Amino acid sequence: MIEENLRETLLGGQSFSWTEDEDGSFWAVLDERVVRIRTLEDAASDPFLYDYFDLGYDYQKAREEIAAKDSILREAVESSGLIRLLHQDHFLTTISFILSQNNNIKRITGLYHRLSERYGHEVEPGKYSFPSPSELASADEDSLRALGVGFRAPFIIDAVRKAALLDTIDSLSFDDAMDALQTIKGIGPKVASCILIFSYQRREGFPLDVWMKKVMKEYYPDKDPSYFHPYEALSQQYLFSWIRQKG
DNA sequence: CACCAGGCCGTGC
DNA sequence: GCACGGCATGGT
Repeated sequence: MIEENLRETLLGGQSFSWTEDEDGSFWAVLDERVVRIRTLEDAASDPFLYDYFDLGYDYQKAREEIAAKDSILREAVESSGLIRLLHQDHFLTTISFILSQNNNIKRITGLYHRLSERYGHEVEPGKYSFPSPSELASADEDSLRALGVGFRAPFIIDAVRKAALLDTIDSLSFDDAMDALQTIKGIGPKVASCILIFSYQRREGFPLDVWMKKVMKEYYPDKDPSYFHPYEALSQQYLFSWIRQKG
């Protein structure tokens, strides 16, 4: 059994909800409460967290099959512990990845928390939920820009306006879901695939950001995402983690 | 001062 | 269909 890499799962770019404390534990405001996690044993008996951490999926087996595919994937997999794909809230994930375009993980996390403090509500002293669509509907473009979201302000407003669309995605095929998400301004193929993986458990997504484009050009020049089937999303996450730590 | 960050939009061809 | 410049902000 490979050890869980909770830090990579929670802080490695698929969620911006989590903060690591000095003692190595993690906290986030999810499901109208402050969730504190040290190991996944803390999550197994909680129905919301069982689903959030996708505990019903065999990540050990998936990891072994990914590693067996080729030497690059083996190196990527072995450079990290076990990585999971989270099952996050649709709206929160959509706004998070709209924030992510042409941005870096540290600043995305800061914007996420500023949106929570400004438009969410306090669930414990000093701990704020991410705003619901109706809460964020009170934001206008100028106040969003004042928070620091920059040119993404009108994209956030469009996503709030079309938030009901997010409840229809589960019934669509992958390609139709990609198209539907891209009717929201500021969502292109990369952001759409991140939303489908990290909020809708669509494991065939393969986001190509600047890091993954480098991986594909350098190590898989004649391949496309279907090469990684049926582990496109998880393979991508291991390769993303690997190339970033390699620098 | 540059250049970059989990990209996308609008325009032009 | 593809190429290109512009875009807010903060870090290196």
